Amino acid sequence: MEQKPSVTVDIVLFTLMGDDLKVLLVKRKYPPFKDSWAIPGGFVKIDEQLDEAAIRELKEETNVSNVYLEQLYTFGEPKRDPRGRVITICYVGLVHHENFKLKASTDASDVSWYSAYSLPKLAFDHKDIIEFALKRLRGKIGYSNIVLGLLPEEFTLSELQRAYEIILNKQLDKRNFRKKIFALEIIKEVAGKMKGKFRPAQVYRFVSKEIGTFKVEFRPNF
Amino acid sequence: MEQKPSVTVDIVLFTLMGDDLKVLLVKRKYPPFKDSWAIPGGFVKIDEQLDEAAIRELKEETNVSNVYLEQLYTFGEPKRDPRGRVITICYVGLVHHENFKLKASTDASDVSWYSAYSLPKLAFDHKDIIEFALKRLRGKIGYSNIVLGLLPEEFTLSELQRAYEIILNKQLDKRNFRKKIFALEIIKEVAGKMKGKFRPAQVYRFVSKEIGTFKVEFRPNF
DNA sequence: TCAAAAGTGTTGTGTGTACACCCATGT
DNA sequence: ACATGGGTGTACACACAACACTTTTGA
Repeated sequence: MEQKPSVTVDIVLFTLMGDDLKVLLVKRKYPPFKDSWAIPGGFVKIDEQLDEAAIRELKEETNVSNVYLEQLYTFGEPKRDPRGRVITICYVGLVHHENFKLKASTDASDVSWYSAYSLPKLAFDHKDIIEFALKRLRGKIGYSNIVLGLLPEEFTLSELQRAYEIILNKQLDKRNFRKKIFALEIIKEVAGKMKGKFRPAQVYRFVSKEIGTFKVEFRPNF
Repeated sequence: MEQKPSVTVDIVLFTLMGDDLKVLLVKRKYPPFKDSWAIPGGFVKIDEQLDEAAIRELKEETNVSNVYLEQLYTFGEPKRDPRGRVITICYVGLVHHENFKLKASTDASDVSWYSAYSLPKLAFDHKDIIEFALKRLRGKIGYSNIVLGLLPEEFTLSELQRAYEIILNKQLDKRNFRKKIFALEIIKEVAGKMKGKFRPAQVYRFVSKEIGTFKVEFRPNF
């Protein structure tokens, strides 16, 4: 029997904070790449579903739970890990930055959110992986309600639009944005206004709590 | 050190034959699923790129080479293989059904093309994998020149349209189809006419030999 | 001359895009 | 009263969808 590769899962977890798209990184406590930042992940157990492994690793390494996850791509370059052959099945995750407190595990000396638009030096091929994940997110935003993973249950149209703008890194026209979103019928008004310093805004929710693709294409070129 | 899963690659290879979309299957010579049909694939070697493994397995098991391949998805259900934990990284492949001769390897008692629209009973979770692959193909046909993997270098517009129709399983309007294809500027006329029994047809080629996505969306609802 | 596939335009409908002003509130 | 973000409509250009007849060839 020939030798087997090791198999890991790694997770690119996005969230929105302020006007920025953030990625969750952990600081490695042990070699290789000791003290470098990396995306969270770890070995798949022998009897564990791949997505369960991703959920478990996220929880263990960073204390983050309750996340939308989807499989991204499998990276298997023979030399991507100096310790030997490691094939990694990568996931994209989305959360509304919220209730949980980040907490570094025993494997990590630190955990933190970093801007997806200005990343530190990263371990392994993790930079490529994050770029791949960002492409996926940008792609799917155009034909699915995937943003719901990044927003709270209730939100205003301006918040929704800001989410699109941050992810696409592009300004959108307010009137056209609203017209399209309504035409897609993916959100609905709920009673109540969001109060801020200025005029209160109508509150909305997604019609569905599940992430799925539209029947109708939506490519915002506003 | 905990026990490691095994890692395989499997390939869903499509081709067009007559008016049908075909998938390449091999008949298993050994248990588990002895005498069932399955998609070609096998174990990844310890120092081998994933896509090289896919190319190698295709060649070894079926004698098919010179194929467009892209990674599809990784299936890792702990019980998907009765022998133990096997994680499989699946690929979609496209070929123009052409020069090579199918040839069963030592592991397979037979190799054959089957209609993607009426498959036999398949080993493991291979039915799910093929359905997944077909969805990918249908999706990508709308925003990439991926059909070029299924066609010869030179072809007529009717052949191109038939390829779309077979994959989408839907009739398209000839005039609208031509208008859109020309607008996309992905094919160019070449000198020469294709002669058949009837009126000869203009011959075309793809502008690019590489598969890539359009700048412009193309969703044929003709 | 007939059978079969190749080739060709127009019109109505809907969607994308550009663009500017008034409204409601808290300070 | 003013600063700030919330909220609204219209016109033009372009893409999509529906639709039928003529042309070219081999047999």
